[in-house]
Amino acid sequence: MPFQYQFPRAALTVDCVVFGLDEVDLKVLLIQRDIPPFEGRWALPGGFVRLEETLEEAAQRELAEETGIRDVFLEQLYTFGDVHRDPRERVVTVAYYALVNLQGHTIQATTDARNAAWFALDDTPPLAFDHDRILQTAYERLKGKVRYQPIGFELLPDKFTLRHLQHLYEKVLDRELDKRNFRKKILGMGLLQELDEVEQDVAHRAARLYRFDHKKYERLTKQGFNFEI
Amino acid sequence: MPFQYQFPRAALTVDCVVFGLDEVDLKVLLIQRDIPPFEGRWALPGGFVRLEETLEEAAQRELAEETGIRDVFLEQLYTFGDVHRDPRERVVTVAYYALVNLQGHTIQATTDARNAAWFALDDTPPLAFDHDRILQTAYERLKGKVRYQPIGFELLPDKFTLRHLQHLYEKVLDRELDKRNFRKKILGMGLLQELDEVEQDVAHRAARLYRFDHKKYERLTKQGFNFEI
DNA sequence: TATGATTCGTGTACACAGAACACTAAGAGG
DNA sequence: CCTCTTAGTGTTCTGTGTACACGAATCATA
Repeated sequence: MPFQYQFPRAALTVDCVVFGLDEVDLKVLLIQRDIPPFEGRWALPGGFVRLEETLEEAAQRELAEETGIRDVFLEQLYTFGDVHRDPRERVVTVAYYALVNLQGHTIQATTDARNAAWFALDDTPPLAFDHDRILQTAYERLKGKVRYQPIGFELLPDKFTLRHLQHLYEKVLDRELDKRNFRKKILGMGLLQELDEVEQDVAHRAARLYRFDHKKYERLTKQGFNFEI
Repeated sequence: MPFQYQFPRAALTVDCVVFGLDEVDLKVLLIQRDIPPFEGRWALPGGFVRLEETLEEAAQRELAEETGIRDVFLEQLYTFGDVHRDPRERVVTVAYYALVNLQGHTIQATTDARNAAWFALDDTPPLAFDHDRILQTAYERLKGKVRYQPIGFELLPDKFTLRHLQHLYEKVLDRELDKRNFRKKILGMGLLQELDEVEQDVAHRAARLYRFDHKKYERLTKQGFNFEI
């Protein structure tokens, strides 16, 4: 036990709520714990913060170690510090949420995790610790933030159709949107590059592909532009 | 050195950005440090988290100990965990922001603080640690949040005039608002109780006093009502 | 008590954005 | 060539944000 301190210290962890989108559902990435406490239960990927890494680095590292997912869009969510949230001892966790394109990442369970899998948001098992609450908080944040920041594009591949984009917003906001109004609004912002390509392998008329213009968004934002859906 | 752990642990602190409003400015409460590091420099009130208290309890306790302010509106802001943000060792801090009515609280420096004082937001001295950044983050959060949550009322006394309220929003949002439009909007929400009282000791026609109806706000919020200015 | 200074409290007109709504065109597949 | 599915497109209406000015009330002072 080589590390000694004058006062007792809480342990510090990070946990990640990773959202992904497929053709059907908004999903969240969970791992099945391989060690106590809550052995066998599903939980958010996460783990202890090391002294030589920032909180975000810790989150990215744990995500890579436990699920194989790397270099994702990650944003701090909230810090959960209830006294008894971990049955072993005082553990404070800094929660992050991540958005990934489901096609672009293959997951693989590794360290400390028996298994890793995507779950539809409305079909998650009971989670370990206070992770249900963390997940709930993350979903609310996503819902709120997607409307005034173009973070949703992280959930899509680089090239996408307007139908995909609308589908994304419908899943995240959990309500239907009008096609014409949606297209008018999103195209009116001028942040989508219209490509000379259409989607492939569909059994009907193919839709045009678009790409989100990150650079233009950066430029406009500095000039006070406000993204809003 | 009685507290030993298998792995090294970061120290965990809380810091508070306390906003207050007077007739002229939006202000922030700072303390002057009485101990190294940054001895003599101004800083945000805050301190170490104890194992038996939640993060918010720690924030309220430190605030009371260092400035004498108690039982305020407090909300978590962000957790700052850069590796070298404290020159001594790794310290992760959970920052909170608080809103208080300047008339309602008298401040007094106590533990660890040589002095405590209010500073106009655009006239703060250079702060210790990364507290300038924390303050900046808190102000941006306040600006964003005040528009869609009625938290601003925490900055006012229980009874206030519409001019006070408008003045608050102008200071926080840092722009002028139209009097008639502001009144129309805020009264239209039906969240203000019109009192049978007017302000006292003014050298002109006295304005009517109002009170924010917290209960009605709670009720309406549950029914999906959205506050927005 | 008359006058001046200050703030209170109020309504309308215009521009713009959000919401509702349906049909033709294109392409795939048989 | 016929059918099926989705792509792509405009207009109208309604409500909300915004700009804007003046008479009434009250207090201080001469």
